[in-house]
Amino acid sequence: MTSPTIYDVARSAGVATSTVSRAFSNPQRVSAGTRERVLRVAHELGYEPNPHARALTSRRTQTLAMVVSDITNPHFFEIIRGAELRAKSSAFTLVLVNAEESPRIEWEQISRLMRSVDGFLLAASRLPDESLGQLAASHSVVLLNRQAAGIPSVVLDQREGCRQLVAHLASLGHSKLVCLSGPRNSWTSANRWTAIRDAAEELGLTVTRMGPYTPTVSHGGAAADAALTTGATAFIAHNDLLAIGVLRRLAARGVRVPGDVSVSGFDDIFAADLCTPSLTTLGGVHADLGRAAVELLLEAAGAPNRTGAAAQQLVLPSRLVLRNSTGASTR
Amino acid sequence: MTSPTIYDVARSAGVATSTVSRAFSNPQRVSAGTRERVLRVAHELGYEPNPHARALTSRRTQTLAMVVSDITNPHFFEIIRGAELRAKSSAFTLVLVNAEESPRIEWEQISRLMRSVDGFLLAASRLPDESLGQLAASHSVVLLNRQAAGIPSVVLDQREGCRQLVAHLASLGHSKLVCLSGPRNSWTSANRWTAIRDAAEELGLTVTRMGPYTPTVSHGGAAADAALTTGATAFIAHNDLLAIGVLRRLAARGVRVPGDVSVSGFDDIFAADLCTPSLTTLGGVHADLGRAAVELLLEAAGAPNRTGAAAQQLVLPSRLVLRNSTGASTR
DNA sequence: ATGAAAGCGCTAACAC
DNA sequence: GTGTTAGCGCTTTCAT
Repeated sequence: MTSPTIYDVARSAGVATSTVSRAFSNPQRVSAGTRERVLRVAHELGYEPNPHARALTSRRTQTLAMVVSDITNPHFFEIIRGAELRAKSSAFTLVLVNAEESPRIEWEQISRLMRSVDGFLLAASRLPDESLGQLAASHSVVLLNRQAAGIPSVVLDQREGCRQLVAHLASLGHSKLVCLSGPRNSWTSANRWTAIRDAAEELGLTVTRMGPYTPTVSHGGAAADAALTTGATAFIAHNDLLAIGVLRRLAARGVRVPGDVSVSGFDDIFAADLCTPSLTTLGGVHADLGRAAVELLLEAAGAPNRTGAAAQQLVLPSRLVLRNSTGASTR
Repeated sequence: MTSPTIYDVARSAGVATSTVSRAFSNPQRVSAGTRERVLRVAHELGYEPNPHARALTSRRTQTLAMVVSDITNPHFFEIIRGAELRAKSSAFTLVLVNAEESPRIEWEQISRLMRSVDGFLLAASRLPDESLGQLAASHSVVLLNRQAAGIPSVVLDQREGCRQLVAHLASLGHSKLVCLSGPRNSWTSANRWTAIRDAAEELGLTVTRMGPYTPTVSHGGAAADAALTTGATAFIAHNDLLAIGVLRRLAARGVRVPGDVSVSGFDDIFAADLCTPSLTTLGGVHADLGRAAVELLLEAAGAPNRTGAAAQQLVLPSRLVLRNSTGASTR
């Protein structure tokens, strides 16, 4: 009841095992006739190559690992979907692991998988640059929504997107903004902050930064309370989840949105369109992010020792989605 | 630059390779002293076991595959999260694959992974019972939100949940219901329908079934239109996504919810609490579903030839969440 | 173009 | 408790 091996196929087809092997992994090195016969026999016998035996010698596993900072965040699901689809279309399997917002767990997960995958897709990694560099030195790595020198990456443009967002708020008459930041070691959070600060400066607005806040709905309450003390009229939350939490607290406290204050988020998750008021947010096509990242990773994994080629740093366009949580300033 | 193997460790520690192997995979069969020394040396050398070599001989991969019918559906997020967490806590890796609502793709994905995983978690499988039986005959399988004879499964209780839902609607004065069903080969959909029909009969209500509908927001429009033609005052949608689509169409057509008709969904996804009106829905603790399923799978994978033991069919409690989309009937 | 044979790194009898 | 050894199923030189 054990499954057939190349030996069985080789015997039945009257060829050597190496020929069977070639027929599967290097078809062009086998004459059309034998190849066809081998494949036919293999099919009849129900032969399927054993991926582990294959990996053991070839050191290629046809598997990619995707590490996400927090699997609970709906924003990742589109990315995961895009990545999974792209991986599948190249007959690659995607392993999904959760870092639970902890750099330690992230590193453990990575270590555990080092030998079993052809490359890593690190989404919103919380690892320090040095760790990333270290990993990238020995493995194929692509960063997602994070950049680091010498490592290929795909990010959604924040600079221009944040500029548009701030300009939007400015045009509504807001002159005092507050930025409710995300996790301390989030590259995206830092990146957004500098983009917002620069844009505000350029447009002559003031903006203060508060946080870090864990970007979940439940932490929005504290963020809202803190933001209210600043006297700002526009709150820029680190992401939609936090923004929705802010919205809730404001509603509970009788602060009207966008009557009294405006609120915006990032990511454009599904729920942003459903909450009340619906949320103005800076999003993008996340499935494309996942797809592009896998594409880069496949490239990198294909030519492991590309010491020369500069690491590609892809920047995909973001998209400002205006909804009902932002409006004219009343002050 | 090639990584160290048990041979290197064995040589450095002055023991046989088998001792090193045991120290890692069967610690209690090695004396405390040697074990400690071996592990220390291994650590110094930076040795990490090669999972493929391990899998090749032991036939165990420490990997589980989770196949979801549609990765886009937010309802799976929590399940995936629970499953991933539980798998990790037993040092198992979770491979996530998407069946894209297609039985053919589902089977392809499964076939591709047969050799590389210790078991399958099939979430809302669209495969016919025979295929499931065939797979279960040779591999460890646990079904999630689906039942089939002889295969362990975890489902959210629908029978009692649907009864409560229908009773809720009856108590609001609704006597004519319509059920907007999900995909044709969805076990859950069929199961809900019989539960709803039986409950309606028991309570003296009439209920008609429409569909199948693809359970996404965008298909809610057609479902709403069809439901309106029936004259029913309460619409039971196959899931929250479809229900939200129904809500949108009704709002667009000026039908008031719950003033004119009541609407309910299933799953209690995050968005159900955010839409307007917020959605009455039958949910449950989905993370528990994922957790329990992995637990069952780990058990099954541990004792592969448990021909005797009856397949466990776990039924976890569902939870009726009353929100603002259901109200008194005006007819 | 095809075959023979030596591993890849580990586990699992089986000895001692 | 520990060592010896024969594979697991495949890829990959090296011959032919």
